[in-house]
Amino acid sequence: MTDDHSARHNGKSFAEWQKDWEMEERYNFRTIEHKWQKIWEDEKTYKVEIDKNKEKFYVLVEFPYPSGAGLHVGHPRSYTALDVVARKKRMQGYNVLYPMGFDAFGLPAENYAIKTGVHPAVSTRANIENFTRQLKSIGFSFDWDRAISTCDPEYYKWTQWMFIKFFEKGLAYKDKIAINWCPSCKVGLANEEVVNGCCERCGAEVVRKNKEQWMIAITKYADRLINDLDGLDFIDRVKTQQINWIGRSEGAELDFGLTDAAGAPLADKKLTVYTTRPDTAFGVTYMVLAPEHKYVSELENLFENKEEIRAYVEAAAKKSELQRTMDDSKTGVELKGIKAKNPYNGELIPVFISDYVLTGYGTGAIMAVPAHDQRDYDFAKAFNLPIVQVLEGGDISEQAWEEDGAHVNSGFLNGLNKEDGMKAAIDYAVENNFGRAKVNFKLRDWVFSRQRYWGEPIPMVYCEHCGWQPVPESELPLKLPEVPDYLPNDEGESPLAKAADWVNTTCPKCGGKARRETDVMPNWAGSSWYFLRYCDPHNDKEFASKEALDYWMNVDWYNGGMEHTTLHLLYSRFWHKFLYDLGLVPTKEPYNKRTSHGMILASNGEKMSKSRGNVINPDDIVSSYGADTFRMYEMFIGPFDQVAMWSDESLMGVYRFVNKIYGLMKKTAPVAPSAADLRAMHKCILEVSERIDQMRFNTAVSSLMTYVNYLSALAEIPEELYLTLLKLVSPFAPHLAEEMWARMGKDSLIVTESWPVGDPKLAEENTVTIAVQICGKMRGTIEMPKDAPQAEAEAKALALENVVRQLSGRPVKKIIVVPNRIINIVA
RNA sequence: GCGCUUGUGGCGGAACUGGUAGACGCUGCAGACUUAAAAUCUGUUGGAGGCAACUCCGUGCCGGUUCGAUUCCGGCCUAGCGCACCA
Repeated sequence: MTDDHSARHNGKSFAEWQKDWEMEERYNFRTIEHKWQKIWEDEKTYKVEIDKNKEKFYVLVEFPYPSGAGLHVGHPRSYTALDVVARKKRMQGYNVLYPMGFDAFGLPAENYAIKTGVHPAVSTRANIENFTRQLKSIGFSFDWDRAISTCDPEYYKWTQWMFIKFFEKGLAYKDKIAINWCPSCKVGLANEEVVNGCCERCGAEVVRKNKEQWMIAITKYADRLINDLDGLDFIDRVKTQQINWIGRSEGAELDFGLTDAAGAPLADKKLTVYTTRPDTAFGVTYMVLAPEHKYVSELENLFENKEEIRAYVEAAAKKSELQRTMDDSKTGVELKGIKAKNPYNGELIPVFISDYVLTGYGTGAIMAVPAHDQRDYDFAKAFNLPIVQVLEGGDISEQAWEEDGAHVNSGFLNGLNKEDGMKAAIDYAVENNFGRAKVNFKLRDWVFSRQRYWGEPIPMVYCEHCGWQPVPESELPLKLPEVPDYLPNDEGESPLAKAADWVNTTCPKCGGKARRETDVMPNWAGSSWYFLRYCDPHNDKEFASKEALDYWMNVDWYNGGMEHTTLHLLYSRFWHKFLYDLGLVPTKEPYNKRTSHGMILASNGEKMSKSRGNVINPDDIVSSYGADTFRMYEMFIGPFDQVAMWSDESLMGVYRFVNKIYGLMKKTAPVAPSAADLRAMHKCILEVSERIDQMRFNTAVSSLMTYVNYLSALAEIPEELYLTLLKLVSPFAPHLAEEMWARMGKDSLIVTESWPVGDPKLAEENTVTIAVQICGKMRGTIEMPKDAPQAEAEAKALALENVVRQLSGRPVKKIIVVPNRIINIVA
């Protein structure tokens, strides 16, 4: 803290300021904003420490990827909104943690390096500096001492440490799975790097390729990720989107025996399928395997049409993801030489392969019930297979009947409804030892390997003798090595494979020759636990101390984009639960409340993008109108959770409003407020407080405008009214509020002042305007003292000239009264 | 196809648990100040009719519940986002 507080008001008295007014035509936001940003920085105004005497409040916004383009106007929308929340909470006496950092690993820096040769660490550092400068220029109340960056070895040391925990607990494993492969870039792509089935970078169509990948078993947590949403204050669409994404379904696994063409059973060969409708098993007329199913190669010797099958499998593998999902016509090949035996009715049915069956879901094989599944129906029609109706309803000659109906043609299930049929079918399967109830999820395990450079090295070593071994904790962080270039090689190996000195190492277990893993982690890794690091960012012994976690966790309010709902938000909830299971964090969920902001579009409703040339740079707005106007406008632009369109005209309106607040000071005077003055003030306090809590920032600003309009109309503004205005404005326009607070002769910082408390009694009007309706149609209004006797109000309403004319002698049937609001005469 | 969200003046948007639709801001129009313009200030601004008092219409469309519906219910339509052959 500086000792000379008078520096804040430049040593001038209030009277001197008022005299100087004529000199200052217009509010000089540049000087004012620089001045206060420097004071906040010098005094570390927003630095927080654990203080057990105060209740904590942890406000979090998603940290940005520091791109070369800098901030766009979308970022500050949520940063400002939560800054408003943080500032208000601080003034309400909470110990507020509002941190910021950088999600700094990622593709753009690496692509930039491939193009220019500039090391990603260098360009990233420059970008972080630029972002920091921009964020500071907008006046956010972040505790900059806690800033972190995921690409900092001191940070990713712990990301790697946690990966090893996943490995130790058996949740990180290596598996050969089909990944998205760009044949032109010769690189594996993450799902999020595939746009409409094409490579995001070069536009080539993406194909599937089997590759060994590190996987993390998020599916083990699927049930808990759904169930634990229950107690959380997340906006509904986030909850439903996560639930749909996890995609829990209940059904059964059924084993179908396999036979050769003559019907002789193949020993030990069972075809297991997953179905949500085991009760329709009497309608099964054929089976389908995914082309990648293990039996396709395992049983090859039995097939009579080997060539045809091989050709189909190859074609399916070559098919792009795009072709495979877009093309809903059904193709396939029968596996001639084998049959399946339906365990419910003993029928022998043909077995096909087709790419409409997915390898990653269920068992990669289905029992086809063409009468009651449209996809099976289409396939049956294409291959001329029988269609047996087992549920009543619909017209099977036209299309599949996918609704419910009583069971028919179904042996012991006949006549049962869906619920009873399901139970009977599963019971029968269990008794006869060919099936079991089974819950399935759409959620897949998390593909955790990227054949890239700019990410956290996966801290694993492969030894011929000992298999995969984690790097010892004492060797963490395992730092990224220098490489000659950042391009992946022809086998699709990560650029790290080129750093031979780094790759060749010794086995931590046996000391023999070993090779390091050369894939790196996805950029979702570092962001999965960053909110924990903010609690204790400089700790070099632990990722965060127990004391810090106990005090600061959970995040009380977390805001971020809807696009992260099924990625970052889900991953981080999972990651946190894993740490909870290890006893490393105190809570089973990380975030108490989750909200989401809408995007900001260009004024014509288009997305802002470099190629369209319609991007608005916050720097320009800040330098032309000031940070306070920019912040206030971003809050006023529209409902926070919905898309909004940028408008220069509306920005001007807010600029005028901010100037008005500045200009009002010269009308302040040491006079006592009237009852009407207090009413306006308390109304504003109540509205602004409530609307900030409810995330309705646009109407909070409206309330401030209404109050300012009231003050403008006064000849003299009682000081109390203006000082209260400054406090209410301070979360939105902190620089101006501090400046005017100082000019009003205050030595304190307004951020350390207490938030005003509204008194509903004082905010109440003492006369009310009551609408008078006849049969619900407005016919006039009457002025009454608040809570006047009902009879008086009714009499006055009935006496209204227009009411008498409209009624024209009709008898009044009844009168409905809503006290202080409405008198509705039913005639 | 499935899930979610949205639809209100010339524009962005208000309206609490069903109770005076259009707060607040922008734009437009008229006026004040100015030699003039900018800036600022004042008034006005959903549509139609009327000198006026007032009246009629009006919250995507059709219907329903209600004394009363932007709000609740049923059925459609539009736009946006997400997922997508999930058995």
